[in-house]
Amino acid sequence: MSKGGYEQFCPVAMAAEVLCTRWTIVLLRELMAGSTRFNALRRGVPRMSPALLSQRLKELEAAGVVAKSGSGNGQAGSEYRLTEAGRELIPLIQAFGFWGQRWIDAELSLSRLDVQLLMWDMRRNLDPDPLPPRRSVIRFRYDDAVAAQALWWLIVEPGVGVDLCSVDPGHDLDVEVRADVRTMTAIWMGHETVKTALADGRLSVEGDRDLCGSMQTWLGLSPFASTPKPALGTEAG
Amino acid sequence: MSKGGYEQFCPVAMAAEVLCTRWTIVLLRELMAGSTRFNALRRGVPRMSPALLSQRLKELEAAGVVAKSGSGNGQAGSEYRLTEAGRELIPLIQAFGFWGQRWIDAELSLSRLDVQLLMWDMRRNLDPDPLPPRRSVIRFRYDDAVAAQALWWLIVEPGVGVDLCSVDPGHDLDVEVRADVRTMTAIWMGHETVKTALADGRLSVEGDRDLCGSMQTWLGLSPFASTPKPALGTEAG
DNA sequence: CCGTATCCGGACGGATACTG
DNA sequence: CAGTATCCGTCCGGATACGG
Repeated sequence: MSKGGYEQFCPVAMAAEVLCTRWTIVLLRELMAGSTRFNALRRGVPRMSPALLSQRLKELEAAGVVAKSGSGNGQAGSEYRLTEAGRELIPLIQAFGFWGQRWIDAELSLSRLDVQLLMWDMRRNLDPDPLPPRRSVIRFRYDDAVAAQALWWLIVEPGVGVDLCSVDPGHDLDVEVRADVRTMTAIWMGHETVKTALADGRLSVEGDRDLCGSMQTWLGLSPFASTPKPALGTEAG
Repeated sequence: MSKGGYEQFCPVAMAAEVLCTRWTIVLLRELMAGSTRFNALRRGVPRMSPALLSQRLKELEAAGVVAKSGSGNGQAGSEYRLTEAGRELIPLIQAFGFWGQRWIDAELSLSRLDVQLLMWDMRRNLDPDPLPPRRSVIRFRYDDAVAAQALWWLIVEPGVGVDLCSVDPGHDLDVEVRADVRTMTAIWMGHETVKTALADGRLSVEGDRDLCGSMQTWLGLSPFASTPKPALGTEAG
């Protein structure tokens, strides 16, 4: 095949030519989640090499899915955003997520643990509404993570947003959450609940009474957490 | 990366790991279109090597998307069908098609001409209802195709189905359609109509008056032909 | 007819280091 | 911060040949 195409006029094949190259779908998910800068995208796709990221962004730009802004002469400050065509891919990416949540074995997902991605996602989806109308500081401690990734602070400033630090920001703590990475990821993905994890001691939450009690509420889950699982008794996998 | 995975627990990434390897989406489209045998699948994905097709089918089987039937000891007569999980991918594949039809430049699609795929698709989507309640034989002649792919017969037997031959089946003709591959593909994809192609002479239809007149009706178009194109004036691609 | 195995060359992708 | 350059391994495509 000359140059990676499928040589089929069928629109499915044409679209797959653009979208089904390595990392592209994951990169689009990251763009949809709101990252626009090169290094922000790298955080969301940490195992993708910068060379390939650069190449994919150019390809998506050429395909009309992404638009680059801000690079007059230098390239400082340039941002990548979805075009109209790119925004119309949102339901498609969501379809990947729903299908994956529904049909990929939870054990398989939980063999791909990554604290950094987890915390970044939690930052994005945390719901400040159940929190008190003042700054709240929540520390996560992962005893099974490497030292540099064991402690994380989520700082919620009402009306401002949510900040994530992996170094002590120096504020007083309202809550400390303690778990292993797997348990916290399982909760985040909706495979179990705060309650069940507390019950058998794999999770502990200490500090402000109200915040501890409402953790399942303010902890926003993955956008796919509520996807129904298939009924039992379907064909074997 | 060890072995092609993305190492992300995110269900989008997990699903992309299964679905976004080379040829996989196109193969799934073919399975959805109803092909079940190895060589039938090869016809629909002609540029995929048999080794890779075999490998992908095994991967999809392992992922629970496809089930193989009929291979007790030998492998003769085995068939591949979508499982429940596979059938739930149908909307996702359709989303690829709709997006491709809407956002991929028609000229780009029309640079991927393939008479064989075109005729096979036409066979699948032809609508016998507007045809008379007897056998109809329609011959397509493509003057710009290589000799072996210049002549095609569609034989419609009411109540039985539609047959496609590239050698003369020996029946009397009801209609002969004559065009270049590009024109016929453009019509099939909904980028132009029988009427416009007839008007400037790139298409000619001769034979039975009624059948000639109703060609746009009995010629079923691509499932994506009716997808609306984006309004003018959106961002550049 | 229905696949599987192998070999080879080329394109793609990963890791690392480096520059404006 | 925003990418490039380089090196090297792996995957893919094409051809061919072989077994059920």
